[in-house]
Amino acid sequence: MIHFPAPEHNHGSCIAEALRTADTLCATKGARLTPTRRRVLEVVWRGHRPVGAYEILDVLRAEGKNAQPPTVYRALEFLQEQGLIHRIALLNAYTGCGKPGQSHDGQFLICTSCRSLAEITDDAISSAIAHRAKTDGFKIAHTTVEIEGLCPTCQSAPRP
Amino acid sequence: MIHFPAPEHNHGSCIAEALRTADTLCATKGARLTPTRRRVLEVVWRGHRPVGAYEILDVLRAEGKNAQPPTVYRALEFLQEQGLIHRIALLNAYTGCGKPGQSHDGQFLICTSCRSLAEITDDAISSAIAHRAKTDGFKIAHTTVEIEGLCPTCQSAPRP
DNA sequence: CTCAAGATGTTATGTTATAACGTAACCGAC
DNA sequence: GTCGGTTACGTTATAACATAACATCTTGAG
Repeated sequence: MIHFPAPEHNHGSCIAEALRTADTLCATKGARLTPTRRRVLEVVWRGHRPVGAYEILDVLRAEGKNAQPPTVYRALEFLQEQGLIHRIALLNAYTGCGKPGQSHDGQFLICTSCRSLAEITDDAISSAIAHRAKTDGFKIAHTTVEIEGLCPTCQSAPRP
Repeated sequence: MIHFPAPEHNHGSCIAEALRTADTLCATKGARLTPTRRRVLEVVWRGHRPVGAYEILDVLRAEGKNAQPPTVYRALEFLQEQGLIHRIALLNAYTGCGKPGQSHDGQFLICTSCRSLAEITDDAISSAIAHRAKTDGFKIAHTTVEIEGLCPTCQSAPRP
């Protein structure tokens, strides 16, 4: 199973598909994917690496939007509520959700060398966490699993 | 196994023990647990809830130390290197390590109601993560597992 | 004692996120 | 169509978290 996409993959279609899915999903739920929100989602999907809020802000401003931080944070909040993006706590950054539609917590592999990121969905991890919480009488609302290290590519071609 | 300590437990002895352990550990390694570093560790251990860097700063200043942010962050960095504290990414806050000495990644249960925190060490979770990383050819450097929800106490006595 | 490494002081600034309040757009009820 | 509530957005300001850069002091090995 490939998690870290090849550098040369057709990313345009990734973005297009993500946006199409988002349109459908929001239409179904009656949520309003406004132009600003849609544009923010598009920027988040620009690459397979997390994007900071102020980076998004810069993009909007470069387009003459005169946006302020709350503009971006509100859009990000909406997109998270809709399950379209995830926040990466370790990086204070945001990334497109690979499996939107079903509300779920993300699990992430973060390469500290090339800064790329892969979302995984591992049932063994999830159920180990669920089991432990149950044992302790803890009622889970949300889980954060973020794994830092070296992706396969960076292990074989280490940086100088 | 009790993870969330009872409110009335003798916390003074928790702190005392943590400091004693830290003294021993640093002495063994030849690391210098200077007065500032030791004081910061003490403040981190004040309660079973994570403490923010600027909260620590306020405490130092209240003692007439005229400290600046770097003072605190340097101490926190040192304490993390020695495995005496953990950083909670979700909260941008710090907590005393329950099992100092052996370098390890923390796993945390965070109560969103009373803001208390419990460190756990669950081998099933760890090995599920290790297994998955191996499958994907990912070399782990560090893992973050932070579980938000309601602790047993807050489930039975919910806030108004 | 001296020097080099390590620790701390100090100033300034960078980065991430939210509070608070006003305005505009949307949309169903009438 | 227009009223009125809800939702989204604009705007200003500031809170909260973190580090860069350089000066000074402390400490301990030789």
